[in-house]
Amino acid sequence: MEAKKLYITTAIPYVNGTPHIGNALDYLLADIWARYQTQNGHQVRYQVGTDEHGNKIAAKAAELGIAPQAYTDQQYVHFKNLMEKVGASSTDFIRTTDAHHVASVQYLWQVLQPHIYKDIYEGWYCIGHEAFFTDKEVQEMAGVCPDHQKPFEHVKEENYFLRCSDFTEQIRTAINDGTMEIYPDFRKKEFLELIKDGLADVSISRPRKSLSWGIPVPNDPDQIMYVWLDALSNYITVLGYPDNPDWQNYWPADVMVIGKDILRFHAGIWPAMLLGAGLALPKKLLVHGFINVDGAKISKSVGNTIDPVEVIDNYGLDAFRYYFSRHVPTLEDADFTWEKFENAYNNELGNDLGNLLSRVSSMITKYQAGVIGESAQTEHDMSQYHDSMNSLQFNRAIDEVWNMVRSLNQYIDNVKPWEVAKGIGKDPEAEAHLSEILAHCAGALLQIGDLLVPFLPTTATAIHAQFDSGVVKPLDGVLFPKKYIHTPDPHAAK
RNA sequence: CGCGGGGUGGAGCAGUCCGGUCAGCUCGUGUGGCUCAUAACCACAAGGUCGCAGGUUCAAAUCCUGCCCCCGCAACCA
Repeated sequence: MEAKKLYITTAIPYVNGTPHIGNALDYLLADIWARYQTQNGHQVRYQVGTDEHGNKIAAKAAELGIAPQAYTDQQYVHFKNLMEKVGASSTDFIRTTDAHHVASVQYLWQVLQPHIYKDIYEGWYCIGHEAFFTDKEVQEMAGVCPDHQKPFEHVKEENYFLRCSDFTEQIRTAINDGTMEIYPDFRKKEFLELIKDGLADVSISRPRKSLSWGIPVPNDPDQIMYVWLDALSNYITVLGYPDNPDWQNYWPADVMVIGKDILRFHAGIWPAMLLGAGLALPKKLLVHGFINVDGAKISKSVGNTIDPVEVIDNYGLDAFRYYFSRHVPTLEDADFTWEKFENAYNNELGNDLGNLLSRVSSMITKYQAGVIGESAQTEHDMSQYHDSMNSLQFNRAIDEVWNMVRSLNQYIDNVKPWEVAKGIGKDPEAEAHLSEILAHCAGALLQIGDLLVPFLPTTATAIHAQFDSGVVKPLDGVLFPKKYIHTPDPHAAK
């Protein structure tokens, strides 16, 4: 297969806050794809980063009595830690305060000049949202933002606007003909519906007096760029745009991973920016859903947040990756409960896979002094797995791996190696037969290990280490030991 | 009539495009088997008016009509 240069991106979180499970999901999905493509011999660039400009950052920094940059310097680390924690094999990390990014965005602005115009913006502004609201909305809320408990300010100011409306037709066509695919299909429909009256022009700057912490507009010292232009550009500036020509090897992105809440920006404003700058559109937008906890939306005020770090520290990295790749459907919303999580951990990882590895290792050790015999390699049909991976339905792909795990457990019970072992010494063919059976088991586990590389890298390595050399080492403990932190231990003494 | 998704055994889902081979899968529950293994694994069983009501058809979870309910978006708490 020809090695291709591929590029996958994740949304960059706003550093005003702590990382949450949704960020972790972004990194995980992108990572699964990146590892899968790398395994298939492609060269992958995988971008992550942090969004660090805006009034909320400035306000928070002022509250703490430090400079905005000092504040983001201490905040971005939390996100970087999370990426490492979930095992993200990212190749590029960007902060929107990076000098290169700042300069590149200013360059991009100039390229976009023909599609930028200045206009008066008049409306109601909420500092908490960093957004404008219509007269009607403000009336309904009686002039006070319910989320932030602050009155809306009436503002009349000069802003620069990006003429997204120039590109409505091109974008619609690209979405419809698959030049820029939106996965899943229902999100595509949702978005097309949203823009049926055309894309609205968007404000892309604000006067410095209203927005101090951001990238200055070139040639207009009084204006600062508004968040989206700054943040969205990261996907190309991180590649080196415009000065490092290598960016052209990786743009357009093959997959952009985003949450359903930001589809409109990534399918509307961002493509308009790209088209305006004469750049290609990304090939696919992978839109994932949200994670609910105990059936309810995650909310800090309700206090039902799930800390990905806690999950990983208690159960291990692969347990985390397993649950969020298999039990969280890639394209839809999902529910997390500790009970579901722990059941999946104990039953599926422990009993199905971990125990399978134990029983096979044990038999090879016990019956053959650890030596794995020769076996005709029977290739399991993997088309379902690969189809699912290619259509970005990772949960279905890993389901397929579990079908193999189950089949292998069934196989062992059918052929009963322990019975065959009893025949050694009596039946002249027993030894060869047993060797063949166990070699088949080891081979199947190795194959399972290969398929798990994108999902459970640690486990895949462990399986490989166990069988790869042809000699099984005595097991050093077990994979996925039982844990009963959130569910009752069924074997506990009464 | 704003837009979208969904309602299938106790739970979570597949199947719906192309009607029959469909009522399926995983978990849970029960019974049995086995002993290589993490009190695991394997087999079998119980359990469903496929949201409701009409219609089309020899035949509907699947197609048509109407209705009810849940969720999401619109409305950057992700």
